This record gives sequence, C-alpha cells and structure tokens, in this order.
Amino acid sequence: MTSIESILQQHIQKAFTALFQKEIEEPKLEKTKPEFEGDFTLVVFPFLRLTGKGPEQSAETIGQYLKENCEEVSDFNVIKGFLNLSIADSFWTNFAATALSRTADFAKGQIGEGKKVMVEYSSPNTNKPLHLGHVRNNLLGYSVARILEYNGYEVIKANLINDRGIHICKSMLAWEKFGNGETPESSSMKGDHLVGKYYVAFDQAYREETKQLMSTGLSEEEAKKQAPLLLEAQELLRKWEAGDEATIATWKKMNQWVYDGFDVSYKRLGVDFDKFYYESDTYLLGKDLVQEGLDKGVFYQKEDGSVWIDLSEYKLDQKLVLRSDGTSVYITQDLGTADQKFEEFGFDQSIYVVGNEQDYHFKVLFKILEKLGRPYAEGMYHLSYGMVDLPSGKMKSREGTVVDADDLMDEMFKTAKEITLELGKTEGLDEADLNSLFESVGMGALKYFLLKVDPAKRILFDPKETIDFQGNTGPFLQYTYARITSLLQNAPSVSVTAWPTSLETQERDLIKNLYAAPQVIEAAGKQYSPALIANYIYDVVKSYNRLYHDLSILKETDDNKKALRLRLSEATRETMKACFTMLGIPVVERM
RNA sequence: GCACCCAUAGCUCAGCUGGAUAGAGCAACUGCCUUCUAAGCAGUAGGUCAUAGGUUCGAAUCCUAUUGGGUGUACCA
Repeated sequence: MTSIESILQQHIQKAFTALFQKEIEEPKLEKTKPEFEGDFTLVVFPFLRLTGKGPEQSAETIGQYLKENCEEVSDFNVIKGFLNLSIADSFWTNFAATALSRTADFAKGQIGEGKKVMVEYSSPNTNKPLHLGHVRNNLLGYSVARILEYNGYEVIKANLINDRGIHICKSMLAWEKFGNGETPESSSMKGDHLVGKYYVAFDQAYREETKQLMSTGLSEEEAKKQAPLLLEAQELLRKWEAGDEATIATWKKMNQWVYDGFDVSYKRLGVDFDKFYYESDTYLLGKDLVQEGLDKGVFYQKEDGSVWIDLSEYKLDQKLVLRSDGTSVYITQDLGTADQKFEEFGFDQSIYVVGNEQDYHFKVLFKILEKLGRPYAEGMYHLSYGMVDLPSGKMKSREGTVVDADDLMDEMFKTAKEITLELGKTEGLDEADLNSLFESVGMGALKYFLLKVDPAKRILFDPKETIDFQGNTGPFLQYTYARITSLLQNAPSVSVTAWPTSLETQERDLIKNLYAAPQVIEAAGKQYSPALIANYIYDVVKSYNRLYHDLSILKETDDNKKALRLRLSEATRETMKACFTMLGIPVVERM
C-alpha cells in the first residue's frame, strides 16, 4: 500500500515541476498540530529560493495545485509559511474499510524479512537472585526480540549465564562453612535466594575479617587482599579450574538451585530463551583470536608476554586482550563467544542487551571484531540501558540494598488485588480467574512502567511509592482493552450499505493514530526501542477513549456509522494486542 | 586527568531526521456515572526546555564552552 505521506510527497514534487519548473527532493511532511485545521503540514520556508515568492504566496499556490490535482487533498489553509493539508474523509473511511479489516497484518513490518538476529539478554550471575535492574534488562531484551519478530526478523533469544568465577565461589565457600547442609527444600527457600543469602553471608564475614586485620595494623587494601576467606575463595576457584571433583559437585548443585529459582522468576516475568550459553563453557574461548590478531598485526605483544591492542586513535586507549601469564580476560572470551555464536547461527545482526556501565567494553569489542575483519562486526549492536537507581543511590546486592525481583512481583500482585477488589467489578469470577487477573494487572503495571521510558535513561525507583495504576500506565491500557472486549461481545452484526463519507473529529483522530502503526513499529525495530511502542499505544488508547466517551457506538442509530465505530473498536483492540505482545504485557478480557 | 551517557512542569516521562503558542500522566483544585466497564472523560493551575554563546529565515532538538548528576577508564567480570 502506498502511504498517504508518499502520495502527498509525490504530488508536491509534481507541483514544483508544474508551477516553478524545479525538481525537488522528497519533501518532509509533518503532522499538523491539533490546534490547526488539517492533517499534514508542508513547511515552505526551505523552498522559497525555488519559488521566488513569499512564504504565504508560495504555500497558497502549492495548496491550490494540490487541491486541484490530488484527489486525497480535500482542502488546505495557509498560516505564515505553513501549508496545512486536509485529507479527504473518504480516504480515511476507505482505509478503515479495507486495511483495518486485517489490522494485525497491516501493522506488521518487513524490514527484517529474510534476516536473522540474535538478541542476548538477561545474562545473570549465579550467585544471587534477580533484582529490579535485571528485571529491566529482561523486559527490554524480551520486548526487543518481540518487536524484531514483528518486523519480520527471525529472532534467536540467547542467555549467556555467568556461572563461574570468584563470585560463585564466595557463595559456595560461605555455604560450606556456615550452611550446615541447608538446601532449598530444608529451608523452603527459593534456590537463588538461598545461594544469595550465602553470598551476603560471605561478604559480612569477609568484612569482619578485614576489620580484624586492620586492627592489627594492616592497611585496608592489604587487609582486603589477605583476609583468609578471600584466599580460600580464590583457592576454591583454582580447584574449580583444576576440575576438583568435590568442588565441581558443590558448584553444580548450587548452580542448579539457582537455575530452578530463575526458572520461576523468568516464567513469571514472561520471558524465555532459545539458546543458553554458559561461561563455564566459553571462558577459555578467544585465545586463537589473539594469535590471529597478532598475525594480522592488529594486536601487539609486550616484553612480559601480555597482548594489547592500541585503539587510541578512536579515543579508546590501549586495551589488554591477554594476560602475561597467557590467561584470557573478559574481552578475550567475548571475542571467542562472538565467533562461536556466528558460526552457530549465521546471524545478520547481534544485539547485546547490557547496562550502560559496559559502553566502553562493547565499543572496544566491536572495534576489535571489525579490525579482525569479521564480516558480522557491522551488525553488532550494544543496546545500552540506564541503571535502575533508588532514592538512596545504587542498588548493591552485597549490601542488601536491592529491590528483589520476586518480592517486587509479589508486591505488584498485592497492589493489583487491593485496587481491583476496591473497585468491585469482579462478581462472577472464581478464585483462579481472580488470581490470574491480579497477576496480569500487576505485571502489566510493572512492565509498562519500565518499558515506557527511553532505554538510554536511568530510572529512579522509589520503593515507598507504589507504581501507578491510573493515567499513563499498564492497567489503564488493559482496562481499555477489556472495555472494548466487552463492547464487542455485546455488539450485533451490522450490515453496511455505505461507509460514512464524513467523519467526526474523534473518529478521524483515532484512524490517523491507527494508520501510523506500521511506521511506529518499524521505527521501534530500527531503534530497538520498546518505549516507542509504549508511547504510541498510549496515544491510540487515549484517542479511542475520547471517541468512546463522546460518541455512542452500540446505540448509534445510523448503521453505517455504527459499523464504522465497531470497525474502529476492533482495529484498536487488534493494534493494542499487537503492541501488548511486543511489550510482553498480558491482555485482560475483563477487569 | 581522559572518555561516554543524562539534564524539559513540584514528581514521572513524551517531544520523529531543527519548524507554528513545548505535550501527557501523577500530585492539587473543579465538573461528568437512571446511557456501551468512572482503572474513564473534560476543565483550571503549573515551563527563562540546566547556563552562556554560536549556526539558521526558525533551536528543547545541531555545534562549542560551563555547571550539575551518573558511568567507565584494573593483567576484575
């Protein structure tokens, strides 16, 4: 379908040849501001050199031409240098009659047709439960994957689990020392929380030791390095790397506890994965790339044997890629993992959903891949997002100043329950229906709250203030969805003799919003931004609610008008469903 | 020190590749439920778009500097 914008643009180009004998590039069109008459606006200031006339006169001439030569343009007006064009209602009703009868297809994008993209997200450590920061990551990653799917991509959702290293050894050590064999079963604690408890226990004991050592006259730095607990944890890591049986057994057991816990949280968040990577499998990868880099002259070696890359010409400094003892660092394994992923999936694009504290890391990573001549380097993208902070500052697992993901979801459920029961519209729903309703509304509120803000921005979360359920929120959207559902359930089938030829403002506004769906979905796919979808669907819903409030639908006596409004209701519902799917927000049939 | 990100109403956020009098929601105040779900709709009030320059016919948007907040810059991950 040719968009109305490009129809107008073509006619404007024709107008310039016809009126001024000048060729112009595709002119930019804007949406007309609501306080003016019209649908699209051409700003004529940039063209004054070509027209040789003043702004009003130029606009007037072009407007006249369009009105006469472009059937979609029903009228125009000129204010200063702004040419406001009104699109004929017949165009909008025709759109409602045709494309909106299959909204879900209409809204789908094609930019990803035939392309494969990997989205890596979540990527947790296995020494502690998920917190609000992880929630943002998971929702963002999942939503972006969904958005890309909607744009036609084949999407592989990947999770690279950081299952090895000093942090998990700390939890293991603390559990061995203080745990008395405690298990998730014996403590009836979720496995990830149990392991997290020992991570905190380690830190407390470690601090204690550090303090002790400092009182014997050691500096803080020395004390931190010499604390027996840390040395033991490091020893445990060495044993793990050596493949010590008992150590591996404990490691496997405790990791499994964590996975069992994560499974529950993931399920509740509504996220899933197609492929899991484990750092215990990948942490040795990448060394062959180091050799390749040396051979190609991309890397250089110092006398002590360490290998570096000089990226100072890109303001990225010099970066170590291999230690002098020959062991790899974080970026080494990331290089290797990138290769492995590409070999396995042959993607066109690869997206890493990782917090903005790693901006530098990914710049370096991508630059190295580019310098090594990796064909896929161009398709790499770091979807960087801001931290979720508390009024007191950063969340710190070790210090217990975190908003726990499971607790928060419980909290959301509770609030949703309170509000729902207070409104008292739930008669006829049984226990199971009610619980699923509370869960959907609570999660809808949480997800919309986190996804509606631009990923680049940090989010301030105040645990003392509950997340809103009114206004620009998930529950507001869900409510509108439920209301439309109910309306359509009561709707008779109406036969149309002719679609209306003129529209009410509320109808036209809604249609224009619905019309924009493909553009918004495409933009969200290009920018990897669920926020665009969230803000868009809010606009759609607002315009629908205005129509719902101001105009009657089922009681409309003119069948043609009634049919149009029902069609718009269906289309709104379908558009919402599509957006909800992309955001991972559950739909609610009744609330 | 150097690099990157952010700064819009009391609070939380929109504002597309520069365009008309900067928009929502929350909180405050005011209307609207014998009519399709009031988790709704409508209205009032609230802004020197951090500051100062610059580019432009035109800047919240682009450039430079400054201030404030965050992050990174480890032979940690």
